[in-house]
Amino acid sequence: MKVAMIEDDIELAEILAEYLKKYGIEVENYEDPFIALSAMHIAKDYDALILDLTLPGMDGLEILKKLREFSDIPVIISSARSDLSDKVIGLELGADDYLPKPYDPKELEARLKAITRRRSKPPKEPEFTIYKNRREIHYKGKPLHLTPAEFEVLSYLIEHPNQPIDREELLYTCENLSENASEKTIDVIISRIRQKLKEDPKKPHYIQSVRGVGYKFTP
Amino acid sequence: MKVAMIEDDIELAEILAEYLKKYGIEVENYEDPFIALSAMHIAKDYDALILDLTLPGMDGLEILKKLREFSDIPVIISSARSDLSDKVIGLELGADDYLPKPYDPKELEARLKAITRRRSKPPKEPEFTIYKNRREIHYKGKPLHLTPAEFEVLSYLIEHPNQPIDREELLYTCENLSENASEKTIDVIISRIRQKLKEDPKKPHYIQSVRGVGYKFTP
DNA sequence: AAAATTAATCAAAAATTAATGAAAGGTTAA
DNA sequence: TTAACCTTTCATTAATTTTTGATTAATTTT
Repeated sequence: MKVAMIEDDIELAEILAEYLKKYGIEVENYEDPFIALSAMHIAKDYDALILDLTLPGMDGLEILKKLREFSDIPVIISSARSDLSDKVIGLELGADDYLPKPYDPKELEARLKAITRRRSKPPKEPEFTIYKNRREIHYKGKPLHLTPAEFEVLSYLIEHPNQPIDREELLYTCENLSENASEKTIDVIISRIRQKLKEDPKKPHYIQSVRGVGYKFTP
Repeated sequence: MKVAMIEDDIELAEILAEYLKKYGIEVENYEDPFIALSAMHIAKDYDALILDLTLPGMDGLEILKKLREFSDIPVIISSARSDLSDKVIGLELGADDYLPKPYDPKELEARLKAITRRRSKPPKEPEFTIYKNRREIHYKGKPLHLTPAEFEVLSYLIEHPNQPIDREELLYTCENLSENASEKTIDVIISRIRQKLKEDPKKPHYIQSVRGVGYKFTP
């Protein structure tokens, strides 16, 4: 297991790293939260992040907020402030646990294990909901801001899951696409939907391209 | 302040009730969670709910889940299990705070106050009130000076919130609009309503245009 | 490994749709 | 009837969306 840590107290960081290493947990500490953030952007193989709230110069909660814009990695907040509101806000922003300082490294280890165990479960709710009458599609509870053509294309794909739909079919089905438009049009629209879903085009999760045919939606 | 409590330890419940009473907090305990649930259905004047997780026969988290189907009353979970996952799940399901047992009644009081204070932030008053008989619509307490057609259009939109209404529908519904008038008429009327609401047409708050369809009212 | 095919994406043109001012045509009430 | 007000159309501008074309990247076939 590989874990990132944002902690400005280098001494503490080293003690923890030492300790967790014995239990097969590899810790990489970042003193500078911004460097940490960009590292999280690139290296996507951390299993969790331990975040110190009482950072100098920047609010740890801000870091968390920024992080959540692109990642849903498990986060354990650790803090000397045992302030209630921080705790609640932290959890609201998407932290997974809260650990008041000072704490026993053993405690941290237990929580790390607990969290990654929980993560491995598939706690799945319907991620996409189509509101036909509202012309809206909600993704993870939030509405996507789709243009009419995007809405129609995505709806059609979602309604035919796991089935590759060819471009021609989409051109004919979608009212907002002209039937004699080039099939490249579809590619562009798919690209934009993926952007709005924040999909990684190299390894898209929901909209797969089916070479020679078109696209398919995999829930 | 009036608070509901679901707690099977009657003695503890009574101690708490006694204590909180001194601070002007009236507590009503329900031993049976199901009776509590139906009470919450009927009496909607509780300011918060204190929920014991370690209930016999039923999981407190289930109660919370059921409760959340019809109410968003603030909930404080209290539990002897200081189990991590319960805490996280509880907060995910929409609890507002978590209080491990045993605790000082004072602590409970503080959290109750904190939560109801936080909750009281969005004091949602209906910003629009339609007086059908007077043919008036009040916005933030003040009457808008609307023409008959404007009144009908805005009323219809308000009465179908979050639903895009197409121009044709508005033409047919509104008595003061001729059915064979051009659909552009609607645009003009919307424009004037927005002006009277002092909406920023670039980013309207209440009347959104839904491209290709019409307009929708978002409260 | 090179060639050929297909896909992703950017930027920009073309097309569509919306916002709004101005004014014509109606309606209503004094 | 006139005046005041309202609805409707028209014209123009602005904004957004669809479509295309070009470029680069990825994948498959040769």
